Amino acid sequence: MTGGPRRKRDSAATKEALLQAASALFAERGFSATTVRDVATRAGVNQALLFRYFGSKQELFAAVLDHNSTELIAGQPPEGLPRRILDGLLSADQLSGEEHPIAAMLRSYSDERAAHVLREELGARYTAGLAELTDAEDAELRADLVLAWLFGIGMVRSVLGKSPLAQADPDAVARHVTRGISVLLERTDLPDER
Amino acid sequence: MTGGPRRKRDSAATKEALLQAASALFAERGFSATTVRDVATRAGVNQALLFRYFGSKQELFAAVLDHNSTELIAGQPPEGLPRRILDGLLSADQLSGEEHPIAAMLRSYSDERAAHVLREELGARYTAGLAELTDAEDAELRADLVLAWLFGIGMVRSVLGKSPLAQADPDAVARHVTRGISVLLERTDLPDER
DNA sequence: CGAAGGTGTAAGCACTCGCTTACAACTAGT
DNA sequence: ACTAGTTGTAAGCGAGTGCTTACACCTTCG
Repeated sequence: MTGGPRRKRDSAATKEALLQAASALFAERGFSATTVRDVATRAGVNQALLFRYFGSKQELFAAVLDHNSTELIAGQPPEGLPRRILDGLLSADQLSGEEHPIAAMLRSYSDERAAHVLREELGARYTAGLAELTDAEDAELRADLVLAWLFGIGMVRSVLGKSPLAQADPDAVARHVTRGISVLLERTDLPDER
Repeated sequence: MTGGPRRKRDSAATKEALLQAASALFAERGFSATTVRDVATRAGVNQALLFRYFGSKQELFAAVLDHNSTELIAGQPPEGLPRRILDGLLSADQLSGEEHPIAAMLRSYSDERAAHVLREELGARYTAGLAELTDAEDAELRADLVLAWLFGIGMVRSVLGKSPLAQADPDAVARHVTRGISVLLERTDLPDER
């Protein structure tokens, strides 16, 4: 998996390898089921280095979330955000290997240390992005409800693997969800104004 | 907390005490963060008895889910099910103590042993109940999407505790969700039939 | 009564966890 | 070449995990 013969005395590369390994493992198993020994082994690195560079397992998790959500959100138009999350969630599961970055959140939120990191990350990035999609007064609440739905779908489909949702055609799911979201984001707080 | 002076040699009462303690702790902390020692201590019982009566931690979890979902679903009309779940989720959090039975699922699903128990329990009971609320062809898929939304809300609000959803007025949330659900359950697979 | 079996308890086994420590190996500056 | 500082490693600490075992207690029935 690693190209070179053996990495030697390159702190930047070591840090990056740890970050990559941690990202994959947190997405596959979640925060608490991932051990620092696993991460270090997957990165081909001694586990003591993990603590040298990241301080603790929790800080490593925060670094992974920050890295990944920057990739998914920053520099992309917010209109496509729900669809981008949904597509990732609907395609990444089932078949092997690659896990959506959001899977790391879905599998980790029930650990209090991970949840603390998540609250900040989600509020600052995802809710803020989704709230731009409506001009209703309670935009942020609606954004949270959208986020909750997407997360719930990821939870039931990708993590729990429950049928029929887990086996359903991605297009069919996307059609239902897109319709639901647009209804949810429609302005209703001013009942009749026209 | 326990009324009597000391329970003595009553296997049925011991089993019930373990079930109650486990139900509360699984809801508060989830499957993997709950230890068998905690359960036994809370029940006022030696932990070896837990294994005598339930065999393993996983079987204890299954027994708790079965016990609780019977209470929530059986003998109740399915029309009220989404609302009943939602109300529980929206009221139980925040203030102290009492946790919704569903919280045990929300906090446990990312553990593979718990997930296995959950898939069966959810499919057989919750999805089946919700699917009765629509006559669309893909009733069960829609039911799963409703379930996913309710679970997502519970996850973001009650477990994660993320604002603004966690602090939002229950009625406001219920209004949004009820509207979304009814749209989601409307028949759309036959585009124009009237 | 006295054996039998259900019920409760203390102790501990074998293992894993996050994290630390003591030390070796390498590189860079002078 | 010699020192100083950075990078890497092996070993292990202390705490906690699910689960088991050996044994004491109490009740019941022949």
